[in-house]
Formats: sequence, structure tokens, C-alpha cells
Amino acid sequence: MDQALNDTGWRGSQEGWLEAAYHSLLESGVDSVKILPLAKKLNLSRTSFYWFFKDREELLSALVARWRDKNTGNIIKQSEAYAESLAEAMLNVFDCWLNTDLFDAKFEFAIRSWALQSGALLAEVQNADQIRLEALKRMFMRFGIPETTSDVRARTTYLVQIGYISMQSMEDIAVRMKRIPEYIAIYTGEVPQQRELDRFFARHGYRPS
Amino acid sequence: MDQALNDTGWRGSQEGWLEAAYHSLLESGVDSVKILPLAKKLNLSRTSFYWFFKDREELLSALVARWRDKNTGNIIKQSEAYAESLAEAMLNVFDCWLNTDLFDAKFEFAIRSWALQSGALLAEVQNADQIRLEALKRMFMRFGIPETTSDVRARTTYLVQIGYISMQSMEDIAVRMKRIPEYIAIYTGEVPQQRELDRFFARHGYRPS
DNA sequence: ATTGATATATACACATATGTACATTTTTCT
DNA sequence: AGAAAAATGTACATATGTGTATATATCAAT
Repeated sequence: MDQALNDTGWRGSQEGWLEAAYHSLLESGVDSVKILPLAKKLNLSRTSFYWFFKDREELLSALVARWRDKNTGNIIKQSEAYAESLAEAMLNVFDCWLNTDLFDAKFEFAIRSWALQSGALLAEVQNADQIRLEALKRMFMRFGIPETTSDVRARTTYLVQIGYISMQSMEDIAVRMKRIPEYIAIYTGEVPQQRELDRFFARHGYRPS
Repeated sequence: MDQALNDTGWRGSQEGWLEAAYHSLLESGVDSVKILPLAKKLNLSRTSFYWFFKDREELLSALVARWRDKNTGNIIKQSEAYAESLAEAMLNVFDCWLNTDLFDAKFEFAIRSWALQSGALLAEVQNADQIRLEALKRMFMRFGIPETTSDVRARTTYLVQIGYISMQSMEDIAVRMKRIPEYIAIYTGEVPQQRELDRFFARHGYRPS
């Protein structure tokens, strides 16, 4: 069986197995991340796997590391980005929900589902939740919102997104964009300026009709 | 090995296997719902299972049916309950989030995680989401909120809860109760009356300090 | 007590998964 | 081209799961 080679001159690689594991995790959950099925997809012998990873556990750990690196950093970064108004600050955070490079929603959901059967992972996820919620709360407080209100608004902002991910819906970008101004109004209590919205739409390549 | 008998005079029953499956699903996800481990927990021979269920598939279907019966009815009921104000109506819905008999959050999350690996179940979950969202939207409109706003507020109400479930957090009831007035204010745009809150606290057996 | 329905257990056949030992192939470097 | 390294493949031992055939036990009703 012929097979495309990667840049090392070999068919398999740590990255290759990890990438296959990642896709399997996103599509069907942790329990689908099994060496034999991955080997079939990669057209490699099952045992080749052990050249790159000690065992299945090591592969799963690598997946968690990947999630940690990608998803928790960017929410904090966006919540701290420069903004002239609370509405604009919120739009910066919204970048995460619309840009897969900033926040991988499918990955997030798969990890949370996995946490159902792993105490260690659940602890990590809850830690990430706390860090993210605190960053959002600080953002509200930066604009003079009182502490309790900031806390609940941070939760609302964050939980709506986690809930949306959990719905696994596949809505059109236009449908989602139409709701943005209303969301901003609910979360921040202030109506976004048209130029703020325009800037937001523009950077996501969306043209309101 | 001695073993408690149920009211039929036998050790096993369809209900017994289903109950064990339910607990396994909630604690560790679908892939943990396997006949052999369940048999061990029940102290029964693995093959006894086949007296009550055709195969594993039939057991899983029974679990889905259980979820359908329990969780989707009550949100609609609560959203349609009598209320003098929007805030009071929202508190009726909040009953679901605090009363396991009305809405089983752990069950809900386990089902959603399962939907990751089953197209048929995903369709069912998304159908449930739509039905529930529409009921909430109707509630807002009943109180004169415009359609688009009602839609986004219904989403906020519902998604925050789904997100909260997905966080799998185990907060004290008092901690959650303290946030209620703020949530009501955000979702409805109106501050709840003290007597409305008191009535809500009372029916959940909570005494604010 | 005997019978029939209900429930449980044993034995078998099969499928899928993990991981180790060891041989073989492929690539890279000299 | 030859040697070393990197990667792949074959064979084996083991574990866990499903489902069927069949024997055995238990309960309820006559």
C-alpha cells in the first residue's frame, strides 16, 4: 500500500499519531482514541505506535497538553486587550467564540466530556474555568462594575459560550452575528456603538446585508 | 453470595439493570455502560442480563427514553406556570435548576457527551434544545418583550444553565442562591421583588442569613 | 409435591483491544 | 557501499468485552 511520506522521510511520526488521535477525540470522544483504529486510519502497523509513545496513556496526556496550551491562554489575552468601552472589550472576548485559532470549541467540549470519566482531568477543567472566569470578572471591574455584578456577568458571558458549545449546533455565521448586538447589550448593560460593531464584523470577514 | 431480593422475589430485574446503567452513565459516560461491569456491581451473572434485554443496544435505548421523559417536559411546564411579573416567571423556570426532580443536570450532561459519538442521539438533543428554547422565548414574549430580544434572552437563560451543567461544579446551595437576584436582573432586565425572592427561597428550603 | 414460568449460571465461540519480543525494512550518515 | 539509526511489521501472550446454547435453580400456582 502506497502512502504519502512526511518531511522526515517516514510515514509515521509523533505528530501524525497525535493529530489522528485529536480528530478521533473530537468526533467520537476519548474512548474512540484507540491505537488499533488509529493505525488503520494511518495505514500503519498498530505496533509502530510504540516507537513514538510509551503507551496509550502517554498519547492521552499529549492530547490534554494540547488543549491546555491552546484554549486557556487566549481568553485571558482577549479579556485584557485594549478597549475604550465595556462593549468594545466584550467584542474582543467574542473574537474567541468566532475564531477557531483563538478558541477550539469542539476540542473544549470533547475534553469536558472526557472529564466525566477522569477525576484528574475534571480538576484541570475546573481550574481552567476558574482562571477564565476571574479574567472576565476583572474586565468588568476595570470598567467600574461592582464586584458581585461583575462576577455574575462574567459567569453569564462564559457560561453562555460553554452552553453553546455543549449544544454542538452548527449555525451559519450570519445567524450568529445577528445576535451579537443583543448579547452585548445583555452582558454589559450598554448598547454597542455602530463603529465598534463594524470593526468587529470586519475583522471576522462578515458583511451585514 | 447473599443478596437482597427485590419485590418480585428475584435478585435481578429490568429496572435493576437500568438503574445500574443509569448510575454508570452519569459517573463515567456511555462507554462505561457495559454488561460485564454492571453484572459485577449487581452480583449477578453477566448472561442474566439477556433475560431482561435483547442486547446492549436495547439497554442504551432505555436510557435515552428515560432522559426524554424526565428532562424535556418540566422546563416547558415551568415556563408556562402562572406569574404576575417576568421576574416571577423566571423564578419558576429557576426551580428546574435547583430541583433534581424537575431537571436532572448530571443526566443531561451525560447524554450530551454521549451525543458526541452518536448522530441519532445528537439529533434528539438538538430537537430538545429547540423545543426548550422556544418555550422560554414564548415566556418572554408573554410579558411584552420584542421577538429578537426574547430570542436572545431565552438563549442566555438556557445556555447559562447548560454551561453550568457542563462545568460539573458542585457549589453550595447558598453560593448559588446569592447569585439568583443578579441573574434575574440580567435575564429579565427587571429587579425581582423581595417577596418574590422570599417565596422562591422558601420553596427550596433556603433561609438567607 | 409437581409443574411451568421466570431467573440465574456455565461453557463456548468470537471480536477487539493492549503491550512485548524480535525480525525486517527503510533512511541517513559516513 | 556499508553501518547505524529510525521506523515498521510479525508473532505471541493477555485482557475485556459481546452474544448464544444449554443446563440448573427458584418461585408461584395448582
